[in-house]
Amino acid sequence: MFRIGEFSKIAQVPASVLRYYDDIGLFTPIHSDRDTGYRYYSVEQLSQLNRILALKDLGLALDQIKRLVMDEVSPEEIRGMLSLRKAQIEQTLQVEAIRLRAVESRLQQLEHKGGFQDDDVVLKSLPAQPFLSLRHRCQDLKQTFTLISQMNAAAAQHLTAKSLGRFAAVIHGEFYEDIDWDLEFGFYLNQTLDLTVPLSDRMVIRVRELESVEMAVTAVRFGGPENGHLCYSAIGTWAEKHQYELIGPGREIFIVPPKPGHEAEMVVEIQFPVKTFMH
Amino acid sequence: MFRIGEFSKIAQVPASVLRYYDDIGLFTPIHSDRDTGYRYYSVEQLSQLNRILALKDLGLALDQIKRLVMDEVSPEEIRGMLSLRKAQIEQTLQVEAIRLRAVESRLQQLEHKGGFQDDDVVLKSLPAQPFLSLRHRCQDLKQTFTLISQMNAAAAQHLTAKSLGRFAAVIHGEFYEDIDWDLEFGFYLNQTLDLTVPLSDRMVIRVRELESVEMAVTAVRFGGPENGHLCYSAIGTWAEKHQYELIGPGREIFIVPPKPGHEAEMVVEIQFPVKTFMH
DNA sequence: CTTGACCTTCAAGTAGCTTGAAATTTTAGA
DNA sequence: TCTAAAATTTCAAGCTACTTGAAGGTCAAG
Repeated sequence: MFRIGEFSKIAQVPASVLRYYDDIGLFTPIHSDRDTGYRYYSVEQLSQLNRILALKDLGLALDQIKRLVMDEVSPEEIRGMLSLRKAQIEQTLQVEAIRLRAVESRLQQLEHKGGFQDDDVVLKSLPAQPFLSLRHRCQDLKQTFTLISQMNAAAAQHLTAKSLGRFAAVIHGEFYEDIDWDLEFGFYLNQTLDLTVPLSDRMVIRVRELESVEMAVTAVRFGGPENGHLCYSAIGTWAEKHQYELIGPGREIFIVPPKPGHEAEMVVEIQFPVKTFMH
Repeated sequence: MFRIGEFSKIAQVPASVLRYYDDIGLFTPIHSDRDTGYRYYSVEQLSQLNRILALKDLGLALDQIKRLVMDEVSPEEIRGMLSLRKAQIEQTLQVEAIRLRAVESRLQQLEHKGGFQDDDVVLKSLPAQPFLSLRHRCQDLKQTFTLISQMNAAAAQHLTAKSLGRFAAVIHGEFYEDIDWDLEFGFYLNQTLDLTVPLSDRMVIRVRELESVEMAVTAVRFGGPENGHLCYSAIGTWAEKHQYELIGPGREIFIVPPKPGHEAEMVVEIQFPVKTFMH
């Protein structure tokens, strides 16, 4: 029989941890003196503790370990736990590998230019969204802004402000095209609803579900699309440096929508779906 | 200007997080209403927040980020932070990779045998230790036990019980030798001290520093060395399965030392230095 | 019997949030 | 203008796996 100090030295586990394990009922001493409260451990308990430590090494949580060593747990359940844990570890490995690349690229950037750059480019995931939209080929900027005004008017007529979310655009064409864009404009909706609004004889606004995106590179642009090339190139550069591959179509979310005559004050978040680049 | 709810939607950050960042002074709204306490954020703050999120993505702690974005931090210091972070990530990657192998091997074990095994084998690191010891070739068990008794007597004479730690042996020969072991017996010491104790004309006990070991596979054996083969083979099997390479010499720590006539009740922790196997 | 090592319990702190309660403010609709 | 709903506020507690410290009791050696 050992007192806690000696047992902790043998097992290489701090006494405070042994006390904690006792508190949570994971590993209790073989004997506790009623009067003094002193804990006494036996050598046989070493292997019990070792079993616990081995499971902890796998990264299992203490309450899981408790179930494993205290209760009778079926092999299927154990396999379930371990498979889950395996998936988690693989996930962690991926995330950390990406993180490492990011840190390395920052360090390199620091070597070359001595300061921070491209901090405004951020990776996000985008949920699926009901989207009240119209797809149309636009020839020039003015026509585009007119269309946006029309849609605003039509939406205000047919829907309460309540259900209307943010205004957004999906850029279906390749983004290096300079004119004749294939654009889809519309409003994010707060609820799904079935609705079609005719705008003209050939253009109809309808609801569809905008797909969710697992990973998207995003950046914020201040001002109209004429400032946009900077922003797009920032995204492209970032993606290349961090080894992501752009897999369009990109989106623009209007955070401050353009008002006629004040288009320069608009603010847009540009979002570009990506996947990790496999070489 | 946005209220917290809308800003949180734009930035894809929960409002609770924005409040928390405000609390800790990492990211405060551009304006807080004196009367109502309402927080108001501007679009320009989006990029400030994005900068913070980018740094968080690198895995930096919030107080580090705070320093980076609030204070003027020199590029050298930034480099220091990032290098440190890089090392940490690399460490994590290693640990998680090992963990993954361990979980996989458990799963495999489960497939083959349907239950848990070898839980009593544990990986530890061993600190350096002052060691009062004698190295000697032992021909058989009886001679060995006699030597141990002699050393106990000699130690009791020359040292207080206070400074004497656990009794231990280092196995210098290859561990598959069946006889004529090259053994080093001695006591762990609680302080370093300079001391030599003559035991006979050719045998002298002296203090030396027992090296620290980064990783050692350990197991507990109950009973004398005649039970030992089981234990050693458990360690060997474990190491092979988990892809570690044994890099002797092994050690035996006497947790319950052998008493003359009761050698079967002894308890020993076997420790074997290892390194990760490079194929 | 004293001294110092060892042990006890209890409380608080760690990081980065989340959840919930109770109170207030704003907004939409009638 | 009034009311109900939605949004926001602050404050407190909870999460994991411990660590640290205070105040006080226990044990062994000299």
